[in-house]
Amino acid sequence: MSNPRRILLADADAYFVACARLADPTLADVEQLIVGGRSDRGVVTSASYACRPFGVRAGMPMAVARRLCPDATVVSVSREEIQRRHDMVAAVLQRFAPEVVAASVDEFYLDMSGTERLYGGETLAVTAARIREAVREETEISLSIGGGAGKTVAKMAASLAKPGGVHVVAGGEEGTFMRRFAVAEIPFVGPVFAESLARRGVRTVEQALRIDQATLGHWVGESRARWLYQRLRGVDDSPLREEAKNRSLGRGRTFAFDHTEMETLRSELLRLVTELGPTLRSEGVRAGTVALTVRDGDFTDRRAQRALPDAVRSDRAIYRAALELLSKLRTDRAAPTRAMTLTLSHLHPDGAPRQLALFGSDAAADPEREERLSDAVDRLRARHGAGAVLPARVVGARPDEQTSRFGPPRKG
DNA sequence: TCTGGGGTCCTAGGACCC
DNA sequence: TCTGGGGTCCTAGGACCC
Repeated sequence: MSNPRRILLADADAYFVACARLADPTLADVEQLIVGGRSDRGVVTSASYACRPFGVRAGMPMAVARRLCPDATVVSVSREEIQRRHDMVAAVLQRFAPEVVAASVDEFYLDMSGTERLYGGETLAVTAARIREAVREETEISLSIGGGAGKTVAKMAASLAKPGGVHVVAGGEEGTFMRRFAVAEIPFVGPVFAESLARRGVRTVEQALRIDQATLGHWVGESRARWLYQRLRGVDDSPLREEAKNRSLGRGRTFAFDHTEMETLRSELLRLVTELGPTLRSEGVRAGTVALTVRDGDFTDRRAQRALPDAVRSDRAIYRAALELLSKLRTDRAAPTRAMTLTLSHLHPDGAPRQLALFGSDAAADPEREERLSDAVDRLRARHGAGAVLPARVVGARPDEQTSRFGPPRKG
């Protein structure tokens, strides 16, 4: 048998709150700090530890958080700041581990297998503590680090280490370690899965260990049973880096009010296109499929998608396809719209040969000309700021934003 | 309490092909 | 005329993650 793997999960403590304080030093002494969206209809992205005794948690509706913790200061953080700090942390981690994989914006898996000699035989916990200290010194971000033979155990160990600690599960102890948890605490066991087990009286790992795999298979299906059976015993051979099969890019927005006017929805859709199109092009890909999801006022999510005969990359081509989807969704059900998300998938490298449609779906459209136009707009924005060029309909729909949109171009 | 925004993966039915 | 099984693609919906 080969040596067990040595996996660490480094998880940033209240990451968005930390970024908010670093971006705005006046927040450094504000103990009760909540990061969330600007909208009153948003949720908590991250809450400082001082807010947590009040019951404030990530994902909680902002209205509830304000009621629980009325003295808290609520701020938002730019995506750029979040990404910048993420890159800084990653750079430090890469000095310590041969393989570092970002699992999300505030979590990194490190494969420390085979580094025993490199670290002079010190324990994994000691190495983890040194990594924690180096990241704190160089980036001012506090990590909690969990360790073990697989990703699941490492992640659950990190939850015990929080905030700002290290917890490493010794090789061979994984099974014992798991026995202290509820099944719902295992990553990827969500509320629905947990409830289907709870209905059979199984809530804790201890209880689940008494169920044989065939019975679990009857309850939740064979593949999930096999998966759970292993996780319950601390067994997890999954590789650090899982190949994403169908990558996608999306942009969405929850509106301040539910919208019923098609004209308003069209201009909101155009806004999403003008945000998403540049991202698509900067990634150097085309999209083969366009999907639109609307959330109705009653919280019903409905989705329409279309595979395109030619993969697209211009704003106009994306907008044309998305508008058809919007019309379809509105025809199916004319309910007020609370939120809208535009998603592009089946992404191909831009250089890949395009399928040439024998019969163009729109005789008036000239794809190449439209792509050159989008490229030109991207260049203008890069030079003069994101607000420099906006479609007329978007500007017209938001008179309150016109002054800032049309302010003097930044020197650059 | 009243529910964000960014994603990935899975399932299931229907169309279509061999 | 009535019948098969497998494979792939598309679409829609949903679970789950941070």
